[in-house]
Amino acid sequence: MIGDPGGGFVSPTFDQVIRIGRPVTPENGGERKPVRIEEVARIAGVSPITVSRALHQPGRVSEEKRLKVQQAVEVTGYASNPHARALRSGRSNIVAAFVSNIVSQQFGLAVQGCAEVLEPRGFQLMIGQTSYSYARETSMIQSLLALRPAAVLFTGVVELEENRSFLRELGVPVIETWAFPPDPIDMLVGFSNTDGGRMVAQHFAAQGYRRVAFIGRSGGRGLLRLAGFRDGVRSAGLKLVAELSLDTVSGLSDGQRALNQLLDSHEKIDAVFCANDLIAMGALLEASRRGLNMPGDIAIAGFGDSDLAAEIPPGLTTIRMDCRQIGRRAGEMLLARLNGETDGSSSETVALELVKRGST
Amino acid sequence: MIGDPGGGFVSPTFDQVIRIGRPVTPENGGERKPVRIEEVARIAGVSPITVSRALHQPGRVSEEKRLKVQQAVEVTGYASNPHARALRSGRSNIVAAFVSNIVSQQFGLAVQGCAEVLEPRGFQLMIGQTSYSYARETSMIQSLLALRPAAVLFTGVVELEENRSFLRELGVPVIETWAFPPDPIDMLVGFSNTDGGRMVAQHFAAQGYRRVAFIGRSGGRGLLRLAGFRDGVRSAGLKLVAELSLDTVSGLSDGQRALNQLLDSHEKIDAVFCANDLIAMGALLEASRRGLNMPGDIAIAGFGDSDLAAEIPPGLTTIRMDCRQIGRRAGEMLLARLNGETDGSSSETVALELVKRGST
DNA sequence: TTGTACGCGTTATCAG
DNA sequence: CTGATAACGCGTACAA
Repeated sequence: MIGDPGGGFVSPTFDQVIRIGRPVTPENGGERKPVRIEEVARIAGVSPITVSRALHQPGRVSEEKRLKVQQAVEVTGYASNPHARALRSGRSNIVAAFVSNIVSQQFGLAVQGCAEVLEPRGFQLMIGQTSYSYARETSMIQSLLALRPAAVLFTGVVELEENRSFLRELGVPVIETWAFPPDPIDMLVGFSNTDGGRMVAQHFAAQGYRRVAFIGRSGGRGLLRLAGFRDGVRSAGLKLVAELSLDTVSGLSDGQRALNQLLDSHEKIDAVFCANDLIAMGALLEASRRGLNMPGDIAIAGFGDSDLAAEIPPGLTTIRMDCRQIGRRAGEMLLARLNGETDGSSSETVALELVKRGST
Repeated sequence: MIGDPGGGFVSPTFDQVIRIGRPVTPENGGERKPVRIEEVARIAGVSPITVSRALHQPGRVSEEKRLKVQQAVEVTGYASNPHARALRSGRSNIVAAFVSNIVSQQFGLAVQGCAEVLEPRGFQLMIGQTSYSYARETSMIQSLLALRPAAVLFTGVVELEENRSFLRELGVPVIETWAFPPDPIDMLVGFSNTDGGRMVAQHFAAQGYRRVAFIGRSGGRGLLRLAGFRDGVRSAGLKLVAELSLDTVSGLSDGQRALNQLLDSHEKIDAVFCANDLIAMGALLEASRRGLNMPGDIAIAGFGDSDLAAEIPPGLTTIRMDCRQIGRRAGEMLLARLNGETDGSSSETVALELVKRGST
């Protein structure tokens, strides 16, 4: 931690109920004036600074005064003004979270997991949507960072080098997630797409399928998943009959078309690994339409465990990444750093899980 | 607007690039000290307060000084410290948004729409998840409100009377969405579930279906949709053959079971209105499984236009609520209020749209 | 362990 | 239209 020679960030911990101002009673005529530290101090019979310490550095205050302060806080419903704190200390209790798309279920879960960990410790997650746009990302970074966040979370990786170095110099804990960039800004929580592909191959082998195929996009994560799949196929001695590459995937129809193409041009395919669930569900629907039984005639596996993977008959076998867990771990790592328990950058992998359903 | 006799809230408008501190150059040795208003004032040859006014109340400053300030701002990359502003003015540029579940696509879209409108005007959306829990809602309200937000948005309606009156007395614009409570806290943007049901009935009539049925949950929004459906059925002279009520709806299987029950106990049903898309998709899958052609043998319509409604063959006819538009309108109404352009509470309805697909 | 003095960066107020 | 002054509420630094 920079700028804090005193031994790490003391996270705000409010055990009391946080309430702004006292309850409105007939006596104060509907006025809802925030309680200030001075009043708490008066009631507790101590100085304002002792109140501050009692709340944020309980160890530095005698038990006796600490209790008095606690009582006074409860009576008044005092909650410190976060802006005044941030102004004075140069750091707020806000954690800035950047997502490329708020509406994405996966990113949503990650944010949710992170909030679960951070909120009980008094931090507020401030979410900014970068909309898969460098310009937006840059501008969001600038305006959220004006709030002097205690830490910064990205669901994803910061791509623009300009932003990476800006964040590096900011002197605030930064955590990236999802992927594994060669040179992380600071901390990292991700999962291995390659591992996921490998797991599917192993599963196919364990189920006794021999002739397997792959359908996926021709770039990005899909390639990593394919790499792992190939590796697993080789180790298990399976036969990779075909690799079908799609330029874009925009709907179920892409998966449907791909499966048809695959089945029409290759004989006897036991199992197909689709690099994501959307493709897989399309393939699944098409297999049903062709009257194929799953997994008897053909087995299909996806990647991502999307919403409907469990719902769509006969249930799609898929790789689940625990997005909420990614968020939770990210939150925990940030907390550890903010409390000065860890130092330096660290990187972690969240395990994937193969969810077996009716399709294999 | 409370506490601002001077004529409404002046929204922060930063046309310049918001940058914190000047670029790091070898000369300043990696130090990234925030630029303060004083320095901008010195460079522009005016007083700090004039800089402040030039940025936030351009009308009150002479053109000449305004330009000088603008230049100085560009040179330094000045951006005001939001905490200092909030501390002094008692109001931040933060808009608190409460959602019951971040991961929900619909709420996500609403938040997205609202952010689209508010962010260009210099506001930051701070999202809090209430997790469908009163306790969480109360605690989130208290801690987000400590940030003295400029306004408050709810995707949904505040149910707890204690929180409603708290928000009412807060003196900050509040906007609720989605439903129409009898006694809104302040402003409101919603859509009419009843209208949606009516639209489906009219569509069924227009398509020539006569004998229709309803499947839905036995409470909440489902009932409103049923009410509208009944009304439309009556007006159009259709025959409502059956109303099937479900206690809970947790997966596609509920819809599948419901359709079976319906078809097994009633003869010749032309069309079924399912009160939400999950039920409808279950029914759709089951109809396919039974070998029924859609819409020839049976027509099915849903409500909500969820992700897969367009994808699932033959395409689900459904009622689309434009969630992003709800958010956008909410943002616009908040802005108008913050700028003092409107006064008093107002309430608005966002139109629904029937999306016709293969299932009808 | 406790308290005093001061400053964080900005804007409200009021006088010019 | 412009500027001087004070204050927003809290925490750091230092002294007791």
